[in-house]
Amino acid sequence: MSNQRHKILVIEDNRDVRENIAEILALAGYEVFVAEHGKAGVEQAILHKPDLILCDIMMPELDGFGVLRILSKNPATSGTPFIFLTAKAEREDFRRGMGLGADDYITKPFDDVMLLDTIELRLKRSNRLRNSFDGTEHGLQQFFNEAKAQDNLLALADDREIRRYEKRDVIYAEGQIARWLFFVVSGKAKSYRVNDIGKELITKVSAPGDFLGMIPLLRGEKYTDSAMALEPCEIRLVPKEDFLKLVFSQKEVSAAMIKVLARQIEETELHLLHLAYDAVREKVSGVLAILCERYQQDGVSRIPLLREDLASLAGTAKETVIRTLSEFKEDGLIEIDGNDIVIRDVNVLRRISH
Amino acid sequence: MSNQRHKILVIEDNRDVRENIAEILALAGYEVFVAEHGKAGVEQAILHKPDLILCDIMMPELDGFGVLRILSKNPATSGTPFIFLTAKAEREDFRRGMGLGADDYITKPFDDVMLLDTIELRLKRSNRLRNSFDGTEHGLQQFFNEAKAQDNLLALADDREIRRYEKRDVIYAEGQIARWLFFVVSGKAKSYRVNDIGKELITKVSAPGDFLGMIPLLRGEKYTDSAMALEPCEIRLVPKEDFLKLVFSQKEVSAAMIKVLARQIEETELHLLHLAYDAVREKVSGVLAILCERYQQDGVSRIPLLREDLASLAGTAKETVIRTLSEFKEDGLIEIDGNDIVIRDVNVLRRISH
DNA sequence: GGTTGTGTATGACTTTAGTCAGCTTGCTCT
DNA sequence: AGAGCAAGCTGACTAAAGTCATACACAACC
Repeated sequence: MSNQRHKILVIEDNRDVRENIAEILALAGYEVFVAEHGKAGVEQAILHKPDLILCDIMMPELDGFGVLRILSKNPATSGTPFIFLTAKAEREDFRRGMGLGADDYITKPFDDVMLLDTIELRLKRSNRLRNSFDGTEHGLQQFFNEAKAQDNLLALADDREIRRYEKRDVIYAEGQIARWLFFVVSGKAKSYRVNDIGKELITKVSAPGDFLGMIPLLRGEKYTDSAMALEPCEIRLVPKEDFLKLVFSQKEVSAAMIKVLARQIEETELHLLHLAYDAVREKVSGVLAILCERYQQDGVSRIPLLREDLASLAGTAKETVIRTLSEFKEDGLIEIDGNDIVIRDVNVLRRISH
Repeated sequence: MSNQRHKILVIEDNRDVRENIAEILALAGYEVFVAEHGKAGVEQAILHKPDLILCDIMMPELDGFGVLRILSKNPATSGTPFIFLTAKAEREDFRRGMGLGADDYITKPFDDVMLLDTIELRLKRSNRLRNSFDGTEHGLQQFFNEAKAQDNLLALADDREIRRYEKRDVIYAEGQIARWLFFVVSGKAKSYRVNDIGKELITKVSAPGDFLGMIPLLRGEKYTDSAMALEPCEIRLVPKEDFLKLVFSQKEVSAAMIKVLARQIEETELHLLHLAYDAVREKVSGVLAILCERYQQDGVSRIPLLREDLASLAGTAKETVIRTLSEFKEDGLIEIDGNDIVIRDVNVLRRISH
């Protein structure tokens, strides 16, 4: 029985908090390891291969983010559920600013029940995950054509944990290590890159049904771009391992993925051409034409994006976008209702941008 | 024996020429079909599924390029060797302007021996091709890791027909149907896209060891970009079918391909960011830094590109590039020898472009 | 009901890079 | 040798878009 007990590692610099947690967990039947700072935590994690890690964010020497990053890189520990401990005041900041690199977070002070519930939930999820493979792998064998492969990819997102993001919440950020594939259930999100002087270029606006953060998973590296919710979003998290296993072990899925990527390369190159030589009028109309489809509803498109975001999409200054929009309004191409842009006829815009 | 005879279709509007060819081929033991214009040619090709097609370029109604395009789209005829008949005067133009969509071309007037030699060569090649799979497919089974998959991809180019291109020759052009994968043996080539007002953006400079024209093959469509030799090039032609079969039938190769594509997407997106917000100075230095690697030799890089091409790489006007180069020269970052740009220290350039 | 904050709009000015035209250099071809 | 041509370079001018400052609209909040 004793070797079936779950092992939990607690990394926390405050002695009282650390011992308190350790005590609770021990009473609840877990095997507990403790570390009083990040470095020790990493060592312990590698040594004991715990089933779950609780980790404070604010610590001297190596903070929680650093620990997560190091452990994510190590194949032996990258799949371990990771829960952040955060002071109440930090929480808001942390959610907004960093995206959730971890599986969950617990706000200090916490009560015992909440702590145990959260841990149990994560352990259960992680278990289900590990088992899900042996089950599905057989099921996959039946798919032999491409259409099915696509379905397969979509089915990957079924029945996963849903996480909710508020407007402007970070979904993932440049530099973080990729641990999940994100599937947009509702709402819209932007993927963007930031250059040295802080200017932002949006490379994609994702709508329900789209996947986010695929490339870094395929490359097995850190994110080189970031993603943020443009409006309240529901997003399913597919663990990296599930995605990779599906993509690389199934011939048909690999083939489908190759086509998806090839298509994306082509689109991105076309984007390059437009960014390089189009005048602002063309860039802005091109952006509107693309957004038009994504925001279509009952034959009318109502685009509620900030001018700032439009500018990042077009690769121009905010004021320039605003001026161009004013022109379009005067020409009767668009209407502006409140701050939203309303498009009645896309084709004229398409003609401008070619 | 009679059903082993090779079937050849001759499409040629000039009656004398047509009958002359038909006679020669019949004497040589081929089964000959004729068509007096493009449309009839397409019908005959679909009807008789010839082993090889000879086709005039200049014809009323549907010209040779049109016939090739239509037949390339049809899976039943897309693999058929296709030889153009061209008048002597046309030849130069044709090579330079169109790239070689066809397998070969014969210049009129031609002598019988040359005609028969060319046909035999093509039939032999096409045969070898069709057989090569059953042979290699077994051989492929032994490869089970990624490194080998990469080798596998490279091995694909071994022992293929080499075609030589002169400086500024078109390798493939936008709108043509993809029939080959190109592998650069020696020399350098550019891939580029042209916008509506004729401005050119170079997306890649390929050096020996690189493949060209992968994406349209994977997508199974027409080229959406073009490729041109920057200097005399030797390029191996890998038939589409061989490439696709390797990529899609071998799990390990698919996996390698996915990684290659994912990497390319990332690079292209980074390119986007630079094109969007960098000042010319940064763009030009970035371009030089990249070219520097490609043109390295004995620790010194000597870039013999036209200013026009540099401009297309950076996405700016030619004069602007020239001015920026003059600045760099004054600052001692580069030297200009003849028309070539000589780079001693790349790092300074890298620092400018970040 | 005023204060604060966020986002949009517009005006005045500056910077940047594109355009056009002309000049120079070196090479090829007769 | 000199005509013709392609490619590089330079100067003057122009157009385009970015920057900065400010005003305005509207919602949230005490």
